Amino acid sequence: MNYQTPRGTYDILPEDMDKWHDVERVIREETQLYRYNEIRTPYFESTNVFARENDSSDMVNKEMYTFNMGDGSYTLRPEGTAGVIRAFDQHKLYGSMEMPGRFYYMGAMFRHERPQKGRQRQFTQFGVENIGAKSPELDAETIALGCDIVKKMGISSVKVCINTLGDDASREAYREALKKHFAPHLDELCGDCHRRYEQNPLRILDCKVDHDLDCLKNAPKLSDYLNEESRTYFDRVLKALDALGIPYEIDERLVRGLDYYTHTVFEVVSTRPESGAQATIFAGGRYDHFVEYYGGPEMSGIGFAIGLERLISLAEEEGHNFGETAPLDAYVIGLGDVSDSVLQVTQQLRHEGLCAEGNLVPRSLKSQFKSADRKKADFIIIMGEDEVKNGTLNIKKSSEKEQKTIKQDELIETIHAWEGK
RNA sequence: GCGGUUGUGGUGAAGUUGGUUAACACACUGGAUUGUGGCUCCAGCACUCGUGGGUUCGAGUCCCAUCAAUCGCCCCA
Repeated sequence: MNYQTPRGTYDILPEDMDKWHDVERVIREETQLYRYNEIRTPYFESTNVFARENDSSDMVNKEMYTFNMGDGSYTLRPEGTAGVIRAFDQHKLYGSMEMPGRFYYMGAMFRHERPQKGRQRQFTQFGVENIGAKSPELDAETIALGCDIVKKMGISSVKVCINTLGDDASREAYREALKKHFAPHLDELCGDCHRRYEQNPLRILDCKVDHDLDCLKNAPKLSDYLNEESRTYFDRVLKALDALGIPYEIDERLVRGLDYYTHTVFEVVSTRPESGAQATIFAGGRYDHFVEYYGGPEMSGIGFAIGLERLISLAEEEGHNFGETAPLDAYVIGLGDVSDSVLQVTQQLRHEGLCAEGNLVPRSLKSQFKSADRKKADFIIIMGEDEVKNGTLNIKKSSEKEQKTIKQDELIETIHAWEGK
């Protein structure tokens, strides 16, 4: 019999926990600076929260963990935005808080994909949503937050790619132009693109299969179909990024995988070759109709999500120094039948705010010293049956040879005096 | 969903055209030193080679299946 984690899932073992605590710390600090509020939504929702009509994305159509429990169909969340907007509408937060509502979330997401580097079936995302305000400067600020977090993790080899999808009128005009353009070339396109042609012709543009086709190269450009309002909006986003000193690249083919985006879309990618096929660090965009979709008022929002596994792995590649668990202040060695006294002394240290561990099982002196070394204990305290009888103990600093025999109640002051020396 | 590569102890790994007792190193445990660590020396540590079948007198080595990891495609964070 063989037990193991399901495919695409993994255990985060204690030895890797410093990295997670570090990235979580950075995220909480940064979101505090920007004054975002954490929101926690369920790990599963009614399937219809995610399975939106007319959505062409693979994530929604073939990668969801969906199950039936008699009273309905439920789905493990594949992304964070839908749940946040659903909660925003369900609790009518638009009526009780100042707009934009600024939310962040952090937790597991689930997608049934073939795992590879930077892609698991259960993975962790941090994301933010600004709901109920439409401002190009807010778009820029949102991107800036993501960039700040990436930078704080010591990741510098990044590129901000940005594009606009325009408003409904612009996109509709472009959509028609694209359909007209591709109609005579349909038989040159792949099967997926035939589906895209019907559901979301914009996505034909970032199809990787047919990238050499002439009909793709000379396809009409969205930028030619933007109306005045959409163009002005995008220009202001770019101007705000310039003002913040955030370099970017306009990528006209960037259309994003979720169908709900309007206006600004962006993707921040790693430029390191080792990051492989999963180079996207964070990505997101503006959505004009999501809030009303779930029953709320007409409100626009913008957000992004970061894959934390990718963030950590890139931080490692760039040599980021993750904080480490502090070494032990003291290790208490016991010889003979003195475990109760060892425990008492260890507790005494802890209650004084010192990080301490004591040996509570019968082991040789040598192995106990080895434990103290391994745990990088600053002080080593040795007590045997004689010391317990006399109310004394032996203490030495790991780095020094000198050992002192002191009264048990002098322990704390001895340590402080020795450290101050 | 498709294609490539890989799978030997706690870890890194040797393992010749299939041939008897699965190298070596690190780590770990014990001892030399029965109450003083970091060095050294000695000893111990894989009834078995991801799992299940098959071929063979004989399989870690060959074949099939399966699981997993990894890389690429698709997709995405």
